[in-house]
Amino acid sequence: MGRKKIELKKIECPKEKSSKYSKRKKGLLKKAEEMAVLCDSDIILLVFSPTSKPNLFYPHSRPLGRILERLSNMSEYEREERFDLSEILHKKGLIYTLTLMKLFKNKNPNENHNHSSGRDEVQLQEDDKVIELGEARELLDENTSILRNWQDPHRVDDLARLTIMEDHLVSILSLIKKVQIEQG
Amino acid sequence: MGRKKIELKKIECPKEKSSKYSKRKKGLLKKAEEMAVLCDSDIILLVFSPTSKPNLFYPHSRPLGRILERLSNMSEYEREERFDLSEILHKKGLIYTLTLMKLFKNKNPNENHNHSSGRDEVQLQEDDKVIELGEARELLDENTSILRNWQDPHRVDDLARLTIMEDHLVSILSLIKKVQIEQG
DNA sequence: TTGGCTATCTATAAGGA
DNA sequence: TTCCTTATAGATAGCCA
Repeated sequence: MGRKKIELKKIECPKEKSSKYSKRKKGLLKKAEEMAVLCDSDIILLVFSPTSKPNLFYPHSRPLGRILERLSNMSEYEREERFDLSEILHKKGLIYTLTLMKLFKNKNPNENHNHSSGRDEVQLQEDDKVIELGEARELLDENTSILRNWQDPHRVDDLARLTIMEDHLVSILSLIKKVQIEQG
Repeated sequence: MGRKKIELKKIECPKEKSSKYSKRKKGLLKKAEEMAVLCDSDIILLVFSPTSKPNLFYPHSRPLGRILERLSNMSEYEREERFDLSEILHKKGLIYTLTLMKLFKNKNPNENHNHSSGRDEVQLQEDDKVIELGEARELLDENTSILRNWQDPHRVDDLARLTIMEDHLVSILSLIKKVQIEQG
């Protein structure tokens, strides 16, 4: 695909590398867009380079809420909830959190939704594994704060905005860290 | 790039569509891999199709923890925390949460880390905006649960695993929903 | 970092297994 | 869904701006 075939290994010359990065990033995005349109496929593409700004693309600009709807075969109850959430996503714009995991055991998202005396739980436990309410609120305040300011992010390509992404992650991780992982 | 030029619009014939999806997905991943290697670039690619299994790729297999390290120019304090977190990521495997946002106002992740009387805060407020502790714990329990079971997700390509991704998101969103967004 | 400009390499459309 | 083949459209290497 060029005057010469090139070897598949890291380009050391910085000038050359950033030039190729620029071109290939463009090409990759184009491919992703084509595929999204042709195959009616949802694609999320996140590209970082050591030297340039990070790029995030949602080629087909399908609302991410709809992506969620496709993700699993779900019960009627869940489906209703999903649509409800989609509505909210659509109306208010939203924070989109992609959580990826490899193993998952015995998890049922609808099981623990009944709790009226959460405060007692915390006051009863005093070891490191108990979340302090302040920490919990901090996380949730952050989520809601983001939620309020989020609007249909079709394309984000400046560092400042992606920094937030990290901040949020770090915040959650800090929280988790404090909660202490049992298998430590 | 074929015997004939094709029009850029959704392919209606399902058979043809899935065939092209398969080919293009492969091609897109190859491109991403090449770029990751050549340009020393970090890439995250998430592809869904209506008819086939969703795919997640980390072409260059660079630990996502390192991606985070690159994401922003950060203070010394933050940098220390980051490395600390990276260590954890590396040691325990981890949940990776990408939170993407467009607008962000007056947020400083280090500002609200001091709180010793969070419980009071909650007990003082009784309106819809107050998070119930049970809900907060539910979210965090989930996070830690995922955390425990997560191991170096180089490639995830089956639906079951990605379903969790959705579950987690839905769980967070449910929580947020209950918290009530001020601009409702 | 992006945008030409070719020559050349590569992905892929079509069609069938 | 993936794999094969061949002809062709499309991406990009190298070089210059």
